Amino acid sequence: MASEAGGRASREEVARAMSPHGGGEPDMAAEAGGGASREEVARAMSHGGGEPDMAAESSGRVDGEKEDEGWRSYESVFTNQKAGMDDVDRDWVKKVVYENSKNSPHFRNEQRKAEQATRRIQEMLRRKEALLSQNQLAGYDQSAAKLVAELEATRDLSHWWFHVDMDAFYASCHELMDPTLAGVPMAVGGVGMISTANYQARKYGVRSAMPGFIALKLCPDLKFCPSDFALYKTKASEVRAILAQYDPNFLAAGLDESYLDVTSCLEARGESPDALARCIRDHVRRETGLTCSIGVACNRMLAKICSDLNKPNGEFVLQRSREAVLAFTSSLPVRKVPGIGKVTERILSGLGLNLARDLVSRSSAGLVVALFSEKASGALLRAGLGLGRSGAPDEDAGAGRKGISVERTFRPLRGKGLEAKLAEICAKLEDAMMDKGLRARHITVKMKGTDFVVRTKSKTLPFYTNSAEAMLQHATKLTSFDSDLRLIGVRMAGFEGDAVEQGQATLDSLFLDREPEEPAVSSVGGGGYFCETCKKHVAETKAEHEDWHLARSLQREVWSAGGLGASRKQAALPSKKAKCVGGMDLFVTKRPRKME
DNA sequence: GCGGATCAC
DNA sequence: TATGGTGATCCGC
Ligand SMILES: Nc1ccn([C@H]2C[C@H](O)[C@@H](COP(=O)(O)OP(=O)(O)OP(=O)(O)O)O2)c(=O)n1
Ligand SMILES: [Mg+2]
Ligand SMILES: [Mg+2]
Repeated sequence: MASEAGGRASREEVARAMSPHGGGEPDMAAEAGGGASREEVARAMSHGGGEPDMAAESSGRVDGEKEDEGWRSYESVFTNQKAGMDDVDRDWVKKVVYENSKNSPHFRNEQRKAEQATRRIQEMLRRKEALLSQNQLAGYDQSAAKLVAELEATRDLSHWWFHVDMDAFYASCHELMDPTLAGVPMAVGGVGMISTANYQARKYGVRSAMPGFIALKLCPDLKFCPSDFALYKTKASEVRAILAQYDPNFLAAGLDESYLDVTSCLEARGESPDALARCIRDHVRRETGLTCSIGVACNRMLAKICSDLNKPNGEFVLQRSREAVLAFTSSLPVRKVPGIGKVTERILSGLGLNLARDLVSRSSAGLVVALFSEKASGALLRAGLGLGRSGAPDEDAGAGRKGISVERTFRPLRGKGLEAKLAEICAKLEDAMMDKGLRARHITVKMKGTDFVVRTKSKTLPFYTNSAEAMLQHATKLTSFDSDLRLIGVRMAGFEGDAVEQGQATLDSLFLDREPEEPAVSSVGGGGYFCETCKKHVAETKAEHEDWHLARSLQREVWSAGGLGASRKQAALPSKKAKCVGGMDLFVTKRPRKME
């Protein structure tokens, strides 16, 4: 996606049932031939030839021919629940995706990863059995009970949080520019990859991160819009300007979603959360022409889950009581919890934990604590209790970006051709880093082979840099040029002035090497000088060169004052302090923990 | 400090 | 024919 820095999110939805508030207007969804018919199945799946390839049901198989049932077990990311997918024939989608993927290197790599996850799950189950057979779970049950009690004591029901998430954001932006698009199934991206799709296209199973050529099999009439980030950024700031009126300290998490603490706003207006959510949605739609959905709850995690329940153009209010929250997690599939993805869902499922509330049940909380790392189990228990961040975002944490990277996919290359790609990438990275006034010393090269296997190679430099030359020199040493790659990328992290380095700053400055000086290239006359930001010798005079830096910055965005030399530039507050912090928690990675 | 894996948009 | 780009975190070693 775009520059906006970290944020979490996930869509997915819980049983749409319980919702007290439905989407507003009748809206889209109405006409536009819903879904695809059975007969289209064969067409979508037949490669080239005109074989009948009859639908699965047809029992009259010809002689020894065996039906390929592989699709049943192919759980691609495209078949899980997602806003706009209720009426989709999931088995049909699964089958079409499978049939159009199965012989590709990409597919084989997915299979490899899935098998790896399976091994991990089995290892976990093995450890569970070991614990059971040795009757060691009792101790964990006890410590889990204590942990749960401690967590429960932190429950904070005093805030009202809104999570505002734009509907089919990129696609809606294009529909705004060309209203004729609004009536037809449309996706943003191209035959290679789709960023998102409007809700008409979603009826066919078309969705984010799906290759366009597969989407075309699902929906032959699908129209594509090439992406236009400038457009999305413009619309995003329009939306944020509105949201800031309801909470000047709102948190932006990516271009299309924000968290608002409206506790005091509600107080001041003497309004109900329902009414305010409605008001904000109307306001956004009136001024931008875009629809959004809002989730309302006492903390950010729950609000985020709720914003998906009545998408598109809807809202969901989770009442602010312990009972309501626990009832909610009791029917909440773990997959809906932000941070629990495909793999973690499989792991939990293997343990018989399917609903969030299961994670804290008397019978399994101990298991969670026993099998997962301290961080992971803490996060899982919190999810089960419906606890999340509800206070002001940490001033300190997530204060800024921690890395910056550029990567590109291309027709498989090696040798000289690959060297050229690497050079291009380093040039782009230099651009981006100079724009932001960043220099860093951890360099990582990312390589993806034609088999889609990803490898990274990294090292720490003895100096900070953002010069394309320096980065290229070291990236080259980290890269394998002797086999075909389909992607290469470079990431820089460990920024000058970052926390890790704060206390050490003076010491570092004494011990860190200087980047090897440039051979003082001729340059014209006498005018050149050594620019600290570029970390290289430039031909212009100092004044000229600094002007150039200035112009360069202004061209792209407005920066706050004080940007002398290499100091880190600050975005000139879009609305207030829209810090793009990932408000969630530290979920992710739940690996087997060392016993004891 | 490094490399792999997972997750989110 | 054909499966993206950016950023973050966590864990084991
Ligand atoms: N794998 C992804 C997921 C999303 N996006 C982009 C396109 C989306 O428009 C935008 C916002 O992501 P959402 O998950 O909020 O999805 P949408 O806004 O498109 O749809 P929804 O109505 O489900 O929120 O981010 C992307 O480029 N790649
Ligand atoms: Mg959205
Ligand atoms: Mg979103």
